[in-house]
Amino acid sequence: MAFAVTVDLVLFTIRDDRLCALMVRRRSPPYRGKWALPGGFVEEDEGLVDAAKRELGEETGLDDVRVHLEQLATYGDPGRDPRGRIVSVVHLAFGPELPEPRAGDDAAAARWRPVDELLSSRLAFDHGRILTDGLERARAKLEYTPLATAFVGEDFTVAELRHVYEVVWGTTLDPRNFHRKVTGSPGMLEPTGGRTTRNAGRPAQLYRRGDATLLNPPITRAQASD
Amino acid sequence: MAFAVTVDLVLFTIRDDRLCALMVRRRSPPYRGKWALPGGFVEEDEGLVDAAKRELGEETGLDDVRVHLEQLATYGDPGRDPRGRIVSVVHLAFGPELPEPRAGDDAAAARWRPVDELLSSRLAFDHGRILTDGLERARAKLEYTPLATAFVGEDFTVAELRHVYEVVWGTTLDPRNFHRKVTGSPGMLEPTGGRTTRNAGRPAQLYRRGDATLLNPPITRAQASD
DNA sequence: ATAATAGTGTCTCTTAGACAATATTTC
DNA sequence: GAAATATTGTCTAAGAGACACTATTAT
Repeated sequence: MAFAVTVDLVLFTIRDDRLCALMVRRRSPPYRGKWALPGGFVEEDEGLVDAAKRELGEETGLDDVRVHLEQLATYGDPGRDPRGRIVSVVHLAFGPELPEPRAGDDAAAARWRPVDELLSSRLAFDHGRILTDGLERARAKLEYTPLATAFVGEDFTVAELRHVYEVVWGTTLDPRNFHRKVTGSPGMLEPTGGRTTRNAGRPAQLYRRGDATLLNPPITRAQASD
Repeated sequence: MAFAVTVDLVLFTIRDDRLCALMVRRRSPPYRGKWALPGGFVEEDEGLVDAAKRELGEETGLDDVRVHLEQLATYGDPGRDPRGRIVSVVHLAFGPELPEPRAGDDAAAARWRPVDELLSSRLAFDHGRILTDGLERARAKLEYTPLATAFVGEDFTVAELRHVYEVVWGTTLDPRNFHRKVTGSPGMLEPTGGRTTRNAGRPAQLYRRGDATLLNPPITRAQASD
């Protein structure tokens, strides 16, 4: 009745207009050569969230102020890892565009991989299922929380935020209706006063994340066209 | 790096117009005399869900066809149990009104306790926090899933279903608007054709749970008056 | 000027919530 | 009939989505 406990990480970011997850390539059996979620054993006297933060730091060099982190679920069926009984407390993390990770120390190459490609390939262990669960959680939370702000920089435009929704949901949103909804959702956005000219066209207002934790009214998903 | 893994249960039901949880009274230290969530160790070669079902059966004699069961979250900070490092995978369950449980074998008295009383008292371990998390999850899921049907019998009336919402949310709902919403939510209810006269007044139609897993449109919480 | 992007206004349709009215039972 | 509960209908206000229009920049 003694179990090994690990913390694995589903870490999402947006790169090149695609939703990507950080994955490591296994270089020893089982599942040698397959992609797996980053993770590791929880240490003695280490909390679960602390372990997740440590993993996050080891993989990306980022601390958790820039990255939203929450528990996803725990996977612990016997047989999910042929080496023994391993209970995995999986955490879900969202970050702005991050640099390509340095090749890991113990693990093999760590890389950002597009989620759609991952889901149509075979991953190590039960990580395909975990990734699916994480994706669904992310999609749902965009609707009723300001989670999308975790994918962009500290100061961002409404268009950048809309882009997050479009990429994660895989839909197209009307820029005008989206603008009205998102600026009308109290506590979601805080204008910084600044403007930007990152692209051509009229400069956009810059915003910061507001202090709301729940969106009311929500940004509904059915708005999709396409 | 070897951890003990338990499965604890937040089991909700409605008794006497109150939301109640099944609790056991500890009869040995630590937290002797305090109320705690029912639970136990996961066995070798036993899945997490299987362990939760086994616990449920041991405590209530019910199998899981009559009870909705889902994973809530995992609590595993060091120090949460003075006896050692214990990682607890907590499951959330909802059932119709159940008989008073037989006094447990190993544990002390098992009893249904009103949730509001529990939350204003000191529970064993971190179970107060866990109960709070479970309550919030239950309240949220009433909005967008047919979860309320798990609290009533197999055949039920709209009024019985409304009562579930009122008790769990602690609000009052307009019977007329509620009726329109719930019967208009596709896939939530299936008319059985039967009628009932459990109370005075005009007999009510009987329904069964439909096959929807997501409510669209949802039964919104802000409808509350009072 | 033209292209490009940002932001506002307007219209229609659906839904939420307040509340009136009707239906069907028990006592 | 009176009381109680079930069910339907009506009205108003708010939000969603379609889409025209104006604003401000680069080239």
